[in-house]
Amino acid sequence: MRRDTFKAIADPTRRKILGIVARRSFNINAVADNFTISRTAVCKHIKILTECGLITIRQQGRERYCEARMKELCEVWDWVSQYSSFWNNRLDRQDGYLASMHGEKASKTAKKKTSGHAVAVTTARKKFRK
Amino acid sequence: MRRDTFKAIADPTRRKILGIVARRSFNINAVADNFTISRTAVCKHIKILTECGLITIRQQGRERYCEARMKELCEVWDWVSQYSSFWNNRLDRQDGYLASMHGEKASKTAKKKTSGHAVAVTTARKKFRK
DNA sequence: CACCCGCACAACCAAAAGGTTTCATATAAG
DNA sequence: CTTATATGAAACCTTTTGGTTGTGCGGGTG
Repeated sequence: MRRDTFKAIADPTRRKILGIVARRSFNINAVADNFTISRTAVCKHIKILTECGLITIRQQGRERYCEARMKELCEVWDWVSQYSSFWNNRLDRQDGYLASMHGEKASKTAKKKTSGHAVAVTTARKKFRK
Repeated sequence: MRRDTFKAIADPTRRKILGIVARRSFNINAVADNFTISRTAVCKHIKILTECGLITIRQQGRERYCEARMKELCEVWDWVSQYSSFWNNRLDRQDGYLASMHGEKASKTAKKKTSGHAVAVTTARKKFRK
């Protein structure tokens, strides 16, 4: 089952889980110790995170270690970065970005101009898509 | 009522609404025309977006115009950027992958290894930060 | 004035989300 | 072998979410 990454990080508990696991891997119980809700509930959250690729499970004996796959956050980063010009001091990049918003092929053209952020992200997204 | 921005952008319809309104403001009906769901449903989404500050309403006669406040996405960007190092220069706990994440050959190797994204974004962010 | 138009609000509904308790199973330890 | 541990899965419950239809109100317009 493929889950939506945006939905996955919508829940604060899951964001916290990611924060914990990002540093190093923990088994399920160790993760659950950080919360007041039941282990089963945490387990469900972890399952959701695995279903969108943000976490993978490595079995070791009877324990299962959660390993972060933060690269999956790229999708979110890409989307948010689209609008980064709205809170950063408006720089040159905005033009490049707006240009790349109109039409898909903008990325190719813009790539040579390589005006930075938005362009590279567009390119990246294409590679990223499976 | 203060809403969670992460929850707000979790819904694809709301992300689309933001995308529409980001370019220029539209009244409710104009926004709703982009969807197959009822105007009331769109209206609810817009309300949620206003409740977390992502949209503000400007009344003009009997029409209400939606204006984007993308700056509110900063919170999300900050959170995601926390982990940008995972797809930039550091490891993503992918054994065998992290070895290929260093230096010049990283780009070639990574591209072959289905990743590609990380490297491109690295470039993007470096330029972006400067 | 009479009449559309744009919109909000209320009532209602099905499905999904988030939680709990209970039980089953595989592995480690004694 | 027996017991403790780590975890998954099922059943169940409540709240939230995302949608609908119907009603009403104020603002323009003929």
